[in-house]
Amino acid sequence: MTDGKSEANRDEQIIDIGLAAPVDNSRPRVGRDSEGTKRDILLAAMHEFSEYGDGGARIDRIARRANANKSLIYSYFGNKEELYARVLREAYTQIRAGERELNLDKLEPREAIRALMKFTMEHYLRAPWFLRLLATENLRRGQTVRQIDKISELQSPLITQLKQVLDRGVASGAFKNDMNPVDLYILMASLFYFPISNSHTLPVVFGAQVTDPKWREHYLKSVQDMVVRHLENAPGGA
Amino acid sequence: MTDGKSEANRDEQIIDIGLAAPVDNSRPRVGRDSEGTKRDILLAAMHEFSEYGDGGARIDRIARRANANKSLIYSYFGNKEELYARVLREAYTQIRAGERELNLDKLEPREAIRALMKFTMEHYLRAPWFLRLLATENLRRGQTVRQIDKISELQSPLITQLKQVLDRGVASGAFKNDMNPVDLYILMASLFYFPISNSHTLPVVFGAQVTDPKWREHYLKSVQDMVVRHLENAPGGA
Amino acid sequence: MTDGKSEANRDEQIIDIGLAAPVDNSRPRVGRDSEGTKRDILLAAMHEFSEYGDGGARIDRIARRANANKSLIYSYFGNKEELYARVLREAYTQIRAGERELNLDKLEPREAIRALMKFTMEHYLRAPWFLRLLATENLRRGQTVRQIDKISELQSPLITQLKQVLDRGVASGAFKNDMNPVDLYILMASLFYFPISNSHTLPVVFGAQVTDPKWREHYLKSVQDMVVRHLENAPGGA
Amino acid sequence: MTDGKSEANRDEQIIDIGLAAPVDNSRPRVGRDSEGTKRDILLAAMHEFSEYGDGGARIDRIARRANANKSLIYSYFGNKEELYARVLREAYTQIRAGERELNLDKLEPREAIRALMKFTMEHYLRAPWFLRLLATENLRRGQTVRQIDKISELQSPLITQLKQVLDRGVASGAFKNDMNPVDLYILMASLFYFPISNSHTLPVVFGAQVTDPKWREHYLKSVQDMVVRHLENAPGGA
DNA sequence: TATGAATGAGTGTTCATTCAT
DNA sequence: CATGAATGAACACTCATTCAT
Repeated sequence: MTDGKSEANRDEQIIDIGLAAPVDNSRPRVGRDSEGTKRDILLAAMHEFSEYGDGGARIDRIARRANANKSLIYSYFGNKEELYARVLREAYTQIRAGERELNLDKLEPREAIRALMKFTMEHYLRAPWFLRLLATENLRRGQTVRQIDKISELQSPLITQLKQVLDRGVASGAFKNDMNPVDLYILMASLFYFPISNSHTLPVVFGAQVTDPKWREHYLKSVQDMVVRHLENAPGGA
Repeated sequence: MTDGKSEANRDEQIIDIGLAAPVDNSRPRVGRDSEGTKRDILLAAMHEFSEYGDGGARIDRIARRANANKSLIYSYFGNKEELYARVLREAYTQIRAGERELNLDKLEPREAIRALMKFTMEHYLRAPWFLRLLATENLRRGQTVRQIDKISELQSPLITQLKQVLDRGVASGAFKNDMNPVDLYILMASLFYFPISNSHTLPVVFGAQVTDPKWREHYLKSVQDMVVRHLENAPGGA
Repeated sequence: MTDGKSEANRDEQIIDIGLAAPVDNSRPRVGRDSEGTKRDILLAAMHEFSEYGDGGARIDRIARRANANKSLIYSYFGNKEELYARVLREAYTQIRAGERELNLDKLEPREAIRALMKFTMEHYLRAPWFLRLLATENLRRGQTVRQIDKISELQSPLITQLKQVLDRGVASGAFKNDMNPVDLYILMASLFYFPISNSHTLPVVFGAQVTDPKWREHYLKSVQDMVVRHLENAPGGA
Repeated sequence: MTDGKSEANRDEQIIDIGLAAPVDNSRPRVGRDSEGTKRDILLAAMHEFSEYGDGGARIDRIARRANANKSLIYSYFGNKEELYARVLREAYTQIRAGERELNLDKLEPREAIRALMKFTMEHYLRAPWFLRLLATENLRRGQTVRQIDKISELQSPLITQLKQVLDRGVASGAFKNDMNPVDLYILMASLFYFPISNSHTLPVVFGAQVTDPKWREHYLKSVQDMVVRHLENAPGGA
């Protein structure tokens, strides 16, 4: 449990962070490419912090994975804390960028909600590292996210789209429940965050099949129905 | 970000773990009371692991808080890893014990569901340390929970009660959705786990008011309605 | 000039710090003797800081010389800075203790002054490490000495004795110059501090024989005369 | 106490080293001016070594202050050690140059001595950086000064002038003490070196007012009298 | 001539763990 | 049963120095 020991032994499964140019250790970067090096370090750091949390992350490992010299990390990013902050900001930026590509304008409101939920679930499955980073930062009590400049400005595009969908739904009479989009976002996120981020304990403790694609499909359908119906009904409603 | 520094500076807010006999530092335990000492250490360890996660937890602090000698921890619990395992098992045990006290037999099924949901939310609010422990263990990829003996045997009493409620509901015709109780548990847990365990990032990133009691009350009511209605309707239903 | 390199190569000449129990590496301290270990560390640290100054001092070397584990230094003294502070305080304490043993009561004032000056010179020759520590602390701009608790309380006993001698001299009519004892102390210290603490540069730059005992004897006699005469004459005097 | 930290935080008070062409950071040197760059580096290095001593000096800071590239320092000066040697030689050169401007031929010997002493004190006050460099080099046990080529050739002009003054004094019968000029130089230097170079510890430890201009004036007068009288009297003399 | 990227050997410090009493 | 001393392997971070352009 000493950080350096047991944690170093964890099999370092490769997580595809899904960036354009993931670190490629096979052929070493051609020396003097400061931007490239910086990028590699950041990628490696995202990996490391996602894998091990803030306390467990090792600068050494980041350097090795980034194929860079440890000191370079310091000259580029200052220190571990600041590197972590960069990682966190980058994570939010990327996640939001992914959400931006949704095109829900053309869909009927009910269908749009269903699509959004599907997207959210798949999103979480594709980016477990983001969930891990979130968990880490909340264990840190939000110490860092609070200091990130203009973090709220990159507010989820999901929310913007959500608002449009809700507005259309209300206008068309499809939705009677005039939820605010942030609350709807929380609702949707909740439904997938728990089973996915607890996918290591739930099966053991409850025998829940949360990692089984079949279960997921069923679960998705079920909560889609639930949420859509929730929107169709007036709150507290008769 | 060195564990010892920044983490040591976190104000150590007192978390009432809600155990029978909290550590009493005022007068030092009188020598030979091995069971008492052991208990104190365990309590202190629950505190520590909840506060700082596995990597951030410090044996020194546990010893100090338990008013015990560091070496005792080793003679009683083996090493940090095993102590963490004991903490995790104890945490589950206690949480389940808490859930056992619910008495829903007399309530009408719909009301019972509402009560269960209220209980779940309050439970999480009362035991943030448990959520933190869960997050920690999932960051560890369930490494430890898997090794805990008979962990699934102390399955959530919530589930048992859930099953009874669901059965009664279906029998009475109130519920048409024949959900399995584990899935219902996951649904309910999900709805509260996310906003509570992310209560440090959500306000910063989305300006969400998840920590505001008013918001919580409103949120609870809303999702209670949603879930009850979900149970009243046949799945996929017309 | 990298601290660790060239400085490590300096021949580590043994400086007798003149304490009761100097570090004895020949037979290792018998384990569990915390006071002994602490003392050894302090001695080794005095050595190290005198030799290399604050920046050049190495905790590693201190540990090795003290026959102790590096971590112990931290558990006993906190950190390098605090260890340095302890060294500085200890140095002053010891120097003052040495000065306390002078017995000048019985000497005729003029003779007492001569004796004091001889003592001062020999003192500096015997404790070059103290001069080095002084130089170090002044290079640090007194950063640490200022923070040492009650440092001025262990004011030089020399000054007390100086005052008595001066008073007797004035009373007997031997001295007409009513100097204040601190100024006299500074005068005496000055006359020996410079040639001794610059004994490495003066010979090279001026060919001065400051390290030659003969020269010292001559110099001592000369400045003794000078100072005594200075005291015999009224200031600014005719 | 890590060099980089605490030492970096010292407020970097500007010391006027009194050179002809101080570093001008305002407009960057235009490329090809090797002599200018070299000079700037040397100046910055004098500054740095005086401020922080040999161990505390940082090549990075020197480069920044000189508005030069770090690698240039190496191509011009070899390494830190050699740069330090150049700094030391330069320091001696400049100090001696300063001393050369004294014109004492016209003064009566007694007055000349008084003037020399005043000059010496003021010299030290004006060039504390030189005292710091001296202290540094002596802490290094003269390692470097010994290797500087022809260092003794630029012997203090003070000594030359001292010799003339002494000769005139003896010739005129004003002085009976036939001191050799180096010893007299040491005597004079001593009287000011100690109170000035220990100006950070003396006030704290003895409450001495060595930094008070009033005290200095008084001290100067007192030791001027003392030294002049010393020269007027035959040594050991009756 | 000049630059900025890159390196590697330290250096202070922490912490889980074991030893001796 | 209990204690406090002692250990050693990391770890974050620094800095003189070299390399490639």
